Amino acid sequence: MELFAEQGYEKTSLREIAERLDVTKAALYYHFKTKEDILISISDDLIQPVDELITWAEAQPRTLATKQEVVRRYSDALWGARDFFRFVQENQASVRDLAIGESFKGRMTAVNALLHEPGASMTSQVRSLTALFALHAGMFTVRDLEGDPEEKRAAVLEVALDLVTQADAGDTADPAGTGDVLTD
Amino acid sequence: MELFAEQGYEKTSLREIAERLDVTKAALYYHFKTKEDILISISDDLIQPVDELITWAEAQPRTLATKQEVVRRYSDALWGARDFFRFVQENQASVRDLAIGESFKGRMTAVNALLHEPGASMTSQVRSLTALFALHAGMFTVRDLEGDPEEKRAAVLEVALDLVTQADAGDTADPAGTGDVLTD
Amino acid sequence: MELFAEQGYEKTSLREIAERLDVTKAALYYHFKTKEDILISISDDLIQPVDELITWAEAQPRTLATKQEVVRRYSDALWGARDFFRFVQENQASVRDLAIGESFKGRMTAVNALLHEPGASMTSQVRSLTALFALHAGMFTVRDLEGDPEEKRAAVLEVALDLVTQADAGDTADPAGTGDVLTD
Amino acid sequence: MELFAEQGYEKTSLREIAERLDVTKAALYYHFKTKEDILISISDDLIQPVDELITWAEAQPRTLATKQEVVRRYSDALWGARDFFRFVQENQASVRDLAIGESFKGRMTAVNALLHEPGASMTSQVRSLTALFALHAGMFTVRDLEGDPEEKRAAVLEVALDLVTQADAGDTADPAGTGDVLTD
DNA sequence: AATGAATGAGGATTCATTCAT
DNA sequence: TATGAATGAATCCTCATTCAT
Repeated sequence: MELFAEQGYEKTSLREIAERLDVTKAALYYHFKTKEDILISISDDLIQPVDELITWAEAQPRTLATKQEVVRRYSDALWGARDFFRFVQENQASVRDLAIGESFKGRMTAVNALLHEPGASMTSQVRSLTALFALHAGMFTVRDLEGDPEEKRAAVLEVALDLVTQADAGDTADPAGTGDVLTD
Repeated sequence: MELFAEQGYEKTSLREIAERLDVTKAALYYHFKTKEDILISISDDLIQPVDELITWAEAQPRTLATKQEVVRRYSDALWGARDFFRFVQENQASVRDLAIGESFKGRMTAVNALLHEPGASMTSQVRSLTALFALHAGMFTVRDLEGDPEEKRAAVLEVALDLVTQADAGDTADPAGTGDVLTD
Repeated sequence: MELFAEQGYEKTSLREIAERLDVTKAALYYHFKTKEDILISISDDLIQPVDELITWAEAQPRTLATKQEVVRRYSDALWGARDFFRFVQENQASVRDLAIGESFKGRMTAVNALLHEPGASMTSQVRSLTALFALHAGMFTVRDLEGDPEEKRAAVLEVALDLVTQADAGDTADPAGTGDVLTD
Repeated sequence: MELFAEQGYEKTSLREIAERLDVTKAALYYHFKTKEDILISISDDLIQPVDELITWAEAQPRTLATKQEVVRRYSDALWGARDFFRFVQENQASVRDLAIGESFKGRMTAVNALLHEPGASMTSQVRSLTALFALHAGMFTVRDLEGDPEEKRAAVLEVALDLVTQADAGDTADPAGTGDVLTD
């Protein structure tokens, strides 16, 4: 996963992976059927915390507090598997034709569904989706901002929490969807 | 650019490009020094509206109204060169080692700088950066949401505008940066 | 074709072909799309005499003399493209999944059709088919028999001619098909 | 043998064999020294009827009736080990470098020797050899002819019997070998 | 008797790039 | 301005075989 995250999927060859693990290419092929299979095998492990989060959240009442906790836990899950999520974000073009593409998109959709009511306004939906993107992008791109990493993580989390809070306010106060929560 | 956007940089070969343009590979090499050079040449054209936006904005007073207009114009610029920006977003791993990587990051930084004061709080910086990401991601990933495309674009724009508005409020009202604009 | 005939299709690698022709593997791939394509390209040339034979024969009256002439000419065609026909005979398992498999079978069927009437008895059909096999097998397997090559070729041709003659006698004299021409 | 016959020797891998037998590759290597050894082991069993036929025939008087019986029994032996003989016929190129190549050719030569006198004319030799080829080829290629399988087998056998009968007539009546038995 | 793990050698194929014409 | 031909280097992947356990 380090290699995939550093170099991208296409630019990481089985030769490199084998060398890094100090095994032969053929040994890799004994354990994994294809290059893609290596990726699948890694991501199955790494994506598990997200699955657990989804399972947990579905058993909770769909309150604002729950939504905020989902965001916090998602942030932790992302951080715990940084390399993997960075890889997916930076290799969307490759991932699109890979099995993990679908599986990943499915999780994103599921988590997003946890953050707003089914009939929420378009604006609310976009807001909660943006909260997720903020976490994703924040995790990697914020590197380019100056400042203490921990402080940056905290700021990203805060912005994401604001977004779901506003989405929730929009859902409950204004289901029709003009969505202007700020003027409330 | 269509091919690069559809298939990704690595997976698009010069053979394919040549076939699509109905010229020979060697003819491509008469006009462009390398594969990367083809991409540079295309992106030089497509990124120009963003440069014009930056030039324009730097001559404006740095007011909230200006920031909001920057967001609106950036949204238009993105939409006008959809394929290109989608390409950059989905091929970050490849783009990172390419010349356009730096040039693109530079523009992002410049546009982001237009959206908040130099000494803004970390939260404000993240908020305006998130506004930009919302526009980027919104452009492509929102495809998976149900609903009318125009309505979706409008919602994305609204969320982005909210974010810069909140960032601006944070900058001016609370330069120290607890950043909690909602409770104000 | 020499390599394919000597070693078989699977056991002949593109490396070997390239070395024999003193070009690089990549140069081969400039001229031929796949390994199979190399074979197709060769066989297209070599099978032509058989096509000409079929065209010629279809314009002739379907007499015994014509059939005998078909056998003679087919023998010549086989001899002229020895390597190719030997290759097909000795690599049936490989050729079966290749494009030339079908094309070859088609020619065999067409030539066989020239040697007996449409409604001929099963025995007559088998006899003319055996004439063809005699020519094929005779060409290569008879190598193991002692004796002068020219004399062997002549003997094979004689046996093949006998077989079509008998098949013809069976067709005309005994269409019902007990087929015992010898006791007539 | 099913796999070898269906796919050819080169295209059948030990992995496939192991999977078909539901054992591991390593287990195969416990019982057989090499891939070729697997084939040898199978063919040793399957070729035995031919050896018995040869043994039997060598104890018989070398009459026409014996020769005809050899053909009949050979036809049965072929039919009983269809897969094997089809394999050998369709994989001559591979079999040539394998131990069974020589062993198989030896049997063919031996059976052929049973069908004509040592000093027979070239034409007679070719005729009896063709009888054998007719049986071989007939067994598989005749599939492409329309008609009842049993009827086809009978027709092939009839043609083969004719050929040895004619060969025998040539041997005894015309040892010098102009070979034109039909005009007799 | 059996196997999980491993490997060296080699397979076909694709690629970005070059260059003489 | 253009191209046909070529190439070195690399790709993913498969194979028959080995061996410690």
